[in-house]
Amino acid sequence: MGSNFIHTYVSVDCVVFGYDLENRLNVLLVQKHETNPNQESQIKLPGSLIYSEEDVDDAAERVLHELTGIRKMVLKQFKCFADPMRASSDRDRQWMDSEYQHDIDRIITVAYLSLCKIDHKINSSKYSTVDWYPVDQIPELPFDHNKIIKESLVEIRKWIESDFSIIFELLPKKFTIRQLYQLYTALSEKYIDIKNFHKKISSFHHIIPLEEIEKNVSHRAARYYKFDAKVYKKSTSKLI
Amino acid sequence: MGSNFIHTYVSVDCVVFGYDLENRLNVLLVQKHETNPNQESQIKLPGSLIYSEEDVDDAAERVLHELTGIRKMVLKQFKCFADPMRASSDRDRQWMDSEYQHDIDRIITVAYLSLCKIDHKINSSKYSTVDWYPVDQIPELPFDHNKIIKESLVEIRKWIESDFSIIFELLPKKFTIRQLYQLYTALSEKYIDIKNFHKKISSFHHIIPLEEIEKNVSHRAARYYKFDAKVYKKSTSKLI
DNA sequence: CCAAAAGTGTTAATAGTACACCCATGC
DNA sequence: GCATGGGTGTACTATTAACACTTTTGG
Repeated sequence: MGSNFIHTYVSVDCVVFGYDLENRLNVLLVQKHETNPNQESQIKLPGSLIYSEEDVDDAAERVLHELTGIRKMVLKQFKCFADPMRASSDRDRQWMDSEYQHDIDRIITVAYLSLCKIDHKINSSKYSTVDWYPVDQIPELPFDHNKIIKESLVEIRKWIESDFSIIFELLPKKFTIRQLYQLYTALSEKYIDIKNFHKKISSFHHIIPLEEIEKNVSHRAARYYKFDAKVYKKSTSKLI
Repeated sequence: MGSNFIHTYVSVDCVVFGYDLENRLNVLLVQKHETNPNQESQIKLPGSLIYSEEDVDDAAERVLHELTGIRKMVLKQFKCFADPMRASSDRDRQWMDSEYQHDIDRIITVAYLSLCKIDHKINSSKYSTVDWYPVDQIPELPFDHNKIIKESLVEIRKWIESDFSIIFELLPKKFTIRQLYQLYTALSEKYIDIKNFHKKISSFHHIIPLEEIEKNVSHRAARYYKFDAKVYKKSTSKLI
């Protein structure tokens, strides 16, 4: 018995979101340093097979570190993708053969979600090219990576709904209430009046007004605010 | 290269919840028909390795059907468990050797959550023994099954928070408002006054009063209600 | 009659919504 | 001055919370 059971490789793939100045969600996609010159360079999600003594969470952390140079990024496992046909195209099969140099019948992947301030310096030790792509301009990707990104969008909305404070991982350290508002409305289905949003935000003790205000804007300059995670953790206030 | 990467087996495990008359959450645990008489029979979560042409979702559906005889149970993938030490005890290793008759270095499992009316007939084609265990009386289980159950409790709470209607999968077809109330308060952190709960529930068009009422109770008999999924889907009402 | 829970009604507090109005800045 | 957005105030509405009161049933 057992021959029907699958002996497979397991990978992790990370969907890292950033939020740009044009009010769009972006995803980090990579191209590898090519060790094999015959291998076609391909844009894809950052990921890796897991090592034999490695947990999937650790593998995802490793991938993120190799990708950005940053330690301690927020991270959330969201789904295992295991469709037997997920790597069935000729191109995907060729890529696997050349990447791992022996026959792989099937790879199952565990997808992770992560968030990154888009102005943070990216310092990859593994990838030659790492770029932000707006979610509505993602090219065709190998395997089921397009599907993974699609489902990750649903997931990030749920995440923000259940823990509003992670939204600040996407914003610069200092931000205006309008920036927070636009990100929030982009990620949440429900409409909220910006004036009421303003009032609500300023009632929170963990969103702290700074002295600094905007410059060179053709309207009244907005104040910058910062998020204080310590005060937030102490407060029991339901957020938005 | 590639030798550091793990070539592993992948399984699914299902945590099936039921809700008993004593107001407790229960979990379905199983013992196998023993093909190998030397093998020790062990109480554990229902699960299976996945087949080579099978998606994990399909494997979980198969496990549930082999477990209960029921088709179309609600089902939710919630986490991949891949700690390298999850099957490191001697007993677990022996079980794997005897169950699969060849060396398995590691198994990664994808855990699923499911719900079942506790009075539903269980008709297992695979397991000799299938029993409900109250969640506070779960014995010591092999692998990381105790951990999986622990995390599934957090998950079922989130699930009900995000989609209240799945609570009716746990209740009998006809139920009193008190039953619904007790299940809801058992699963949700927040306290709610039972009288206000009553009022709220009776304002919903998808929770329909029946003619039938309780019998032989030493107080005013409560009316039975039923849940109408069709009306619920049409309504846009936010639930609780 | 009493205890226990069903079920309804009343009211106060809180939170959410709509929008008016003034402020500051660049062009 | 005007367009644009910042920021505050006010009034209205809906939801939630607290709890009194009546009803029904078994013992």
